[in-house]
Amino acid sequence: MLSCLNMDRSDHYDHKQIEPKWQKKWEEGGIYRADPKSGKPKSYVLDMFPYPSGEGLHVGHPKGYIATDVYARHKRMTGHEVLHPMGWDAFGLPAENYAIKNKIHPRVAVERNIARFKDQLHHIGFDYDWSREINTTDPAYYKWTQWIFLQLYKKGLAFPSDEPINWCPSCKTGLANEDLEGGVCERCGAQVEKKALPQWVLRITDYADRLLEDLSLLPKWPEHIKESQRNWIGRSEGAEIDFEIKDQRSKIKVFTTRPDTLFGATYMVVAPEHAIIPTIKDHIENWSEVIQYISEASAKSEIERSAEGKEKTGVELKGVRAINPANQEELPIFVADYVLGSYGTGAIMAVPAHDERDYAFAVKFGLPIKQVIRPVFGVENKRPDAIHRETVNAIVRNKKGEVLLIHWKDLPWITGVIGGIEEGETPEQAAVREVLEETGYKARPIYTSPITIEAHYFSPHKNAWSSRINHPILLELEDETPIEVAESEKDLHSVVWVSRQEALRTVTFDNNILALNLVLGIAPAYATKLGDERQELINSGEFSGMESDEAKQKIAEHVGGKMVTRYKLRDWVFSRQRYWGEPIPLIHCEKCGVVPVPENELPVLLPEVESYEPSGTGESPLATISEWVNTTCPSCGGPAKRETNTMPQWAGSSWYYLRYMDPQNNAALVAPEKEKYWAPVDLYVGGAEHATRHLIYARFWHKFLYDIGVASTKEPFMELHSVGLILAEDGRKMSKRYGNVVNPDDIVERFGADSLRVYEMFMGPFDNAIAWSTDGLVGARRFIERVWKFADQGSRTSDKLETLLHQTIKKVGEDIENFKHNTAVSSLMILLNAMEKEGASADAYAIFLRLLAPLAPHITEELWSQLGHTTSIHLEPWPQFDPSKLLGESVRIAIQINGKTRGTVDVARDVSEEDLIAAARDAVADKLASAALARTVVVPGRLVNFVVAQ
RNA sequence: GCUGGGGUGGCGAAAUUGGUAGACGCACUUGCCUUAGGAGCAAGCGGAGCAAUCCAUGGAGGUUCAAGUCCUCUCCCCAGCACCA
Repeated sequence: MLSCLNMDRSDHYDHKQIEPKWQKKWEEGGIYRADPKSGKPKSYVLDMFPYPSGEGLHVGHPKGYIATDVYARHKRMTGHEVLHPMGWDAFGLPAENYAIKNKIHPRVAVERNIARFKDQLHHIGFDYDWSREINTTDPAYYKWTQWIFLQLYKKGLAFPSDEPINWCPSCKTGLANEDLEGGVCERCGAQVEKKALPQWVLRITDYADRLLEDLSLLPKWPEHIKESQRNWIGRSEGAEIDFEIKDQRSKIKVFTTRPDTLFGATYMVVAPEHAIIPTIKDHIENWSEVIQYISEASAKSEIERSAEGKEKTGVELKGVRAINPANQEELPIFVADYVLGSYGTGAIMAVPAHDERDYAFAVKFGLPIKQVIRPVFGVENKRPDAIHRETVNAIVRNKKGEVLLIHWKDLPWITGVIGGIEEGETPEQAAVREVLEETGYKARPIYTSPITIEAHYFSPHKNAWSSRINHPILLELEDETPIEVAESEKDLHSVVWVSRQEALRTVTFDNNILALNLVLGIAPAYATKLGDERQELINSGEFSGMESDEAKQKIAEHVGGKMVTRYKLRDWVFSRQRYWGEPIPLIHCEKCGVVPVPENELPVLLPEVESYEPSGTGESPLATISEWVNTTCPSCGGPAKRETNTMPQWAGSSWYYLRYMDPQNNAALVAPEKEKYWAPVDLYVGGAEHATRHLIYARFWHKFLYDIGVASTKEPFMELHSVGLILAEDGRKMSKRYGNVVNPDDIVERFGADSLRVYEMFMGPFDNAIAWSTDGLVGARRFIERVWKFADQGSRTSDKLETLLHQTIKKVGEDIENFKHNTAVSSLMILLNAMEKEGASADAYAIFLRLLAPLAPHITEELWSQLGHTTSIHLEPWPQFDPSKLLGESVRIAIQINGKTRGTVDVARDVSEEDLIAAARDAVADKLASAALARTVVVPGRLVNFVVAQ
């Protein structure tokens, strides 16, 4: 394979000899050591540190590392003191499961894996400051992880809980919400169960608002990551309102974002796990039915629930009734699993007229639907002299799903069939009659919207102001052929059948569009605002007539409710019943209760243990080591036991970026002056899968550390990029399972590190997922080879090349800053192509090498030394471009006729407009000859457009 | 369903933010050099056409001298969330 590339000939770039040589020299010279005392502006460039898994790296892993390496090298060349460290996130389930599977101690496995990873990284030529290497499993490191936990504990942010938590029966440990993916364990895919276990939980919800609001401090984060976090935090504002249970002292508290619809509540629902149910057991007449429903619901997995779609189920609690606090009406109470125990208060007031889910449930169980919000259109046209009428908006649908519309002859209106309801008529009867009269079609009513619409407008055909309450009704065509309609009706309008989409597009008035939506939409319940209509309360006692937004707080207050903010974010379940994690530094004393381990006794070392496999009983393997568990109470000196749970994987990674600033400090997590110099992380790069896990946890811990004065910035990571996957050549994910993994060691061996680096940066936009291509890699190797062979450096650099050179300096610098490495590489290729064609001066060549240096550090270092330099190219200043040389002497102008390019002309950049037009006209004279010139558009430096009459 | 991001050659993609669409690279074609070549060199390479020219940035309209870029509608793909009251 590529035998010629591997041949030991001096006219080829011999990466096997050159690359290790420089890697060694860089390390020996310590040229990438970060020095906070240099006096330079700092740049902290960080990669998400890896779990040193047993699989080793595949070519996808280094992509992000290469990008930060290029960025860091460029920063160094532009005069920054760069901190670019690397370390190991070595605690946690993946490392432990690997160790169990391969029957070796996790510590041994981790050490071995780290050595392997480090070796692999080393060969790619990264500029890490290895003197700052950290390892989360190092006692000197996890001492501080434990220290942070103690501070959280002391501030009341770590608390014990017995609440049922997510339990993975395969990993045999409790999990946080963030560790789930669609109801299954994110690690192993096993179905997660609920299990009541004593847990340590971190009060991350106390920080929910700040985590949400401070996203606005992060303009350089990708929008989708911020959006994921907003979704995850899931803030919603509403009211908590108590509903009394009739003839009993107990109450049900509900959470609602729509307290304005309280008068429309026609029943209540509690979640199957709601605590009220057992307490009112004696009053429930159908207890056996209820208990059966509850047990069925709890047996259902989340997946089963979602597989059932939105089909609502539930059982009424017969014999008990709630009182609507707004109007004292009695309401039935249901237990139904469409209400979640884990959100809000686990109970709702159901307002079927204005909530889709409640609507679906009410329809299924035949519960009343009561409108309390009415959309009012044309409020400004409300007049005392208006003719008030109740009307129908009849929407007729045929078998094809088309809708019958009316085109008015004397008015620019397109509407459904509209007409008044006569004395003694139901809306449905009126709809049938109006359809027949106006269109001759016979249709039967199939759906009447529970929502009526109010509209105020001037009717030109009646020359009067109208005020109408409109009932939207859907009818189904009974007979395809219409009967003859009266002449008077024919004069007024014509009818047409159109698709539903066409109807929504062409209907003239917003109130009619809303009517269409109400009867044809997937959501019959009226929920959202369509345009500028007023949402007005009706059927709501003294609040009737008030606008919805205003009524929210008023009604909540009126019934003694309070406005609250709720989050989807749950507190962080922090205990793991596994061996390979940081011991939680707490002691349980019978006399004193929970006592924190004194800070001067940290770290609490993870003991050696014979069996580190999980017990599965809900107890950590540490519980079996009595000599470790049994200790004395630091407070009273009496016998006590250590906490045996360990911390989750995310603990060590929630603050590691701070430790790199001061990795050996044994007296403090980080020395304040060092933290002040380096913080915050300027650039952070890693996988998008961490959007709602690591990146939320780390922001939470950071904010806490900010509050206790350890961190000086509100946010830890100022700029974030997520790296796109490299797929296998077959387009699938790289996986041992498919046997399609490409190992970077092989690539470095065969093609060299610089080829790998240039290729991965050139593949495409950084965050795109792109398939690996060995052909593409060969292309990068060809480029490196051409750099090696480029010889013609003695020539004079032409003006044209000089312009290109300065453009390239500008472009490459900007592209690296903006993480557009693909176009940086491409512009370097363009420059090399031009230099090969025209020859270049030694100065131009030296500039080219420096521009390429961050991307291809080895070959540029070698060529730099061959030019006679004795210092590293990576410590050279970045080339400066001369703005006056960015534009060439001559420019190519496009000549267009009616906007279509018909030719080009090269002219001096400072050519006068007349001369330019003249030159352009000459160039396309034949095509202009017969045409009448109407106008000439000149865009300086770009084009001349002759507009001709045709 | 909601939210966010996208649809440009055979492929990965560029496009100075409204101004020569497809830069750069891969693949492919032809020729040269070679015992050979996943090497090198030269040329070509969106589609149709001998050509002039016409058609092309998911689709349909619109604004403009000029639209991949702006507006309106619509279809499709990816990601996150998903009965969140």
